[in-house]
Amino acid sequence: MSKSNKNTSTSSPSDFFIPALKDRPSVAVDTIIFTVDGKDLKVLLIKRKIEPFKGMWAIPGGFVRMGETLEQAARRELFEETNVSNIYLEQLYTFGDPGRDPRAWVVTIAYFALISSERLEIKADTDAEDVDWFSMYSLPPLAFDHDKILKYALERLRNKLSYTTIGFQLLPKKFTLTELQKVYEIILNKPIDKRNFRKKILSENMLTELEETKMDGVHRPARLYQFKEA
Amino acid sequence: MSKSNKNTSTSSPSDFFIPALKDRPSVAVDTIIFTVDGKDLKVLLIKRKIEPFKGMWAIPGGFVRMGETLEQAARRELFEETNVSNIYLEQLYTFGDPGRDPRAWVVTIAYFALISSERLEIKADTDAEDVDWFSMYSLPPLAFDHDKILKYALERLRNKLSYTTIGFQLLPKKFTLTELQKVYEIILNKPIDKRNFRKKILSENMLTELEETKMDGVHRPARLYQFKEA
DNA sequence: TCAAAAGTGTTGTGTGTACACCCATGT
DNA sequence: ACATGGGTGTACACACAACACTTTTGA
Repeated sequence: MSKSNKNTSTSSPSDFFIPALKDRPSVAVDTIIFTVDGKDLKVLLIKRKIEPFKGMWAIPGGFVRMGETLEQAARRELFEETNVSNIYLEQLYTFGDPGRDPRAWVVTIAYFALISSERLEIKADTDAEDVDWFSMYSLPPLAFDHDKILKYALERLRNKLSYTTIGFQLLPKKFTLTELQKVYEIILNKPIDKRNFRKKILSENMLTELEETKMDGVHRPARLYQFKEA
Repeated sequence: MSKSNKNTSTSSPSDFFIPALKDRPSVAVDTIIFTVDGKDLKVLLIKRKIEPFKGMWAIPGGFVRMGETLEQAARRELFEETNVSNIYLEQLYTFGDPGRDPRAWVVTIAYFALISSERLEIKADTDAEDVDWFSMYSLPPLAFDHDKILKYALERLRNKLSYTTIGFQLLPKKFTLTELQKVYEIILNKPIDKRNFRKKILSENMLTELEETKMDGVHRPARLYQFKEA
């Protein structure tokens, strides 16, 4: 084993010559925007006003413009939808099957974003009929292959939750351990033992315990925590 | 929180109108082809015969053709390089920064493939000066952003090794536990305890113990195993 | 004093890690 | 009989899971 027996490799036309303009796909980014609103994991969708899939709901997205990176394109779209910048964003997967968009050949790089509902509420209003939040656990009929994309995004979110600290991205700067636990329970869709959860989270040493507490009912106030930077 | 205050979303031009032909990137797939040859983790690279980066080594790849899926394009390129089909292949990440290819705007979906050196040796010959295997631990200067891509691929390979069964993809159908252990050691680049490794692998119940043994030296023959299907 | 959520420890079980010797073979 | 790699078990540390009661507050 040391060399290939095909010299079609670098010398193949596909490697040398950039495809003719007419043979190029359009390249889009779609961003799955997740938030947790206290009881539910929600995703932002947009109602399509034109064919194909007119009237169905779709993941927000748009075409990448010349001169921008894929992530910049995703952040631009994200800002257009939510008016919020500086959001957790990560590339998910690229979908490019021919025929996934009946109009044309479109390759979509899917990203997913996590945003705290607190940051959203400031900006949200009601003048757009065509944009709404849906529970991940009861989705409307979706355009294109967007059901597949959302399913994949949820899977990735659940996996990452268990071995990273992205959960904090869905909460305000200061939060209680119960709030954090609820985020985990909502995303994983199962109850978690309170003592074990606290033990584990605190043992990771990722949180700063604050002096402040939060009082939101007729009961003992809850200690506030903050995510440790760097 | 319930609706966005921007209606630039679906009604924005970027969502409705497919970009003009001249504003579309070319879309390529690059495939990192890994193999383990007994002592080393190797990757297949191609020497560039033209500018840019003439004379430097690059990950094999090519442009996606109309009508094929991204994975089909990757498998086609893979077959052109190795003459082998039916290989483990998984999408890695998409790289699309403007300027990563100085000629033009090229968005590349990177895949990575695992192939057993046994399958390769059958096909390999020496007539192509421009294709060769390199140790991941001593790479030549690479074209484009290919060093970044390879680094990312190695990271992914190492992670996947610990929570999936992809290691078997790098071995022949029948293999000894020592051979499997060497694959792990080479990829993770650290020694592994023999007894612990065997205990763990066998406890996963993924292997069928065969009656056959393998004799390749002046010592006790090694039992052969096979990966359990489905 | 009551309701409601915050907060707190111990025990068992399973998993990862460290470590050393005998076995089967060909020469 | 010896050199070479194949093959095996036990003890400790640590992580995860199950489980119930006391504390603080406002009404």
